[in-house]
Amino acid sequence: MPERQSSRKDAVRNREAVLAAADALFARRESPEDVTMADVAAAAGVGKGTLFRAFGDRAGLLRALYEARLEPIWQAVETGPPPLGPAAPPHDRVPALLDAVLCFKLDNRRLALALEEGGSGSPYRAEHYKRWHSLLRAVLEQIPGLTDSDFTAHALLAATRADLVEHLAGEERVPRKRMRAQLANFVTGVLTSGPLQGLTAEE
Amino acid sequence: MPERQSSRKDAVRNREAVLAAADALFARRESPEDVTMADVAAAAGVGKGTLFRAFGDRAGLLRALYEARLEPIWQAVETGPPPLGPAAPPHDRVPALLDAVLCFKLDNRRLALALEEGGSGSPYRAEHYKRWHSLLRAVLEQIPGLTDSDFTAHALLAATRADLVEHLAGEERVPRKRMRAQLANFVTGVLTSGPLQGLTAEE
DNA sequence: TAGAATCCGGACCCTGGGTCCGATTCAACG
DNA sequence: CGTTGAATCGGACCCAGGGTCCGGATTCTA
Repeated sequence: MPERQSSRKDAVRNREAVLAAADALFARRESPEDVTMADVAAAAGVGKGTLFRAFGDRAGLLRALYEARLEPIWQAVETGPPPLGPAAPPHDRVPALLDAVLCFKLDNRRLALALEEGGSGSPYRAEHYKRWHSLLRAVLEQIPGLTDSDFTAHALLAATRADLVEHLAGEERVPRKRMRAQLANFVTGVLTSGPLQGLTAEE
Repeated sequence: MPERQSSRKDAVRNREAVLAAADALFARRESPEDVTMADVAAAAGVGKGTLFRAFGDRAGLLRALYEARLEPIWQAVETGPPPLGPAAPPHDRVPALLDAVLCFKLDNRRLALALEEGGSGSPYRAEHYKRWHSLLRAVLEQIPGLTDSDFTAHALLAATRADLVEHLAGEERVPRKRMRAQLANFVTGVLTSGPLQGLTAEE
């Protein structure tokens, strides 16, 4: 309910200011949980009341940031060219989708982390997760010989969880390239499993 | 550092009382985050000071509970009979290990949830995670034709994350049996992927 | 049983998300 | 422009909950 656009220009100006400030803070600070709402408000030159009226709560702010960043990727996925776009054959599109998710999380580590683990309930209730999941599920369903596409979609997405990505990139210093390769390898492994692929590959 | 055993009997009695009370509370309450430390202390008939001295902090308490529950499973894994024990061939052991993890999380949903998502840092720094991961990694390494066993171990374990399990079991009402089957299917899929399996299966 | 070491427990502190309401700014209208 | 009512601002305030402190009770040792 606090998602309404306001007609007043100070309101929209402040909204932008908050978004920008939060963005900067999450980029700068080490851990997402030591970016407090008070920090954001102060950095934006705005009172806490304004902040909370504009975004409802912390999760709302995170969501707004996240979705703004995600927007271009959704464009590419829904109306873009292959391999991300809908015209791509499932075998190519699934790895492309997961690679996109991975890259997104690599580019927005702190933010994704804050949104996925911040106490605001399980990430599986989030709208954007459902979106990815149902898309992935639908694409998987078009691959013959694959069962349980619902679970498979969950399991594949789980391999790109923000805290795992953060751990690999931050703690274990796995370079971006290698990580993408590993994920791609894993994904194609899942897609080309079972007796069907074995047979078709042989003939 | 507050993990030392005490020689005084009131200390150990209280420690047990706290453990039992916490166990009961986590089993009863809906969500793990509305079991507060004060609740636990009260339920155990103990002051908060006692509670914190015995376990250091909330994460310490969770860890103690978790590891107590995990103990028998580790027994089975390290010295038990196949398919969980070390004598099992890798192809059987990997699914068995993941199935054990899944069942454990199904049986201890609230607790696992509290430990994995509770703000106490990423779950990937936890000792028990490293233990599972390095074991799984080692077993995967014995499977010919599989590369990136480090990442693969992470990815497979990610499919058993507590909040995913909770979501599937709680929200989507997936029955235990079905979930185990889906995971098993997914795991064997990962194991039997690639050209090698196709070839050996054909000959 | 005295003395010291340890432990108990609940009052207390502090951080951080979220609310409230008087003051202020805005947009529409005369 | 000046007025006016409504929407917004912003920082003081509230509250929950994790974590600390220390006077007093309990337990071990000699």
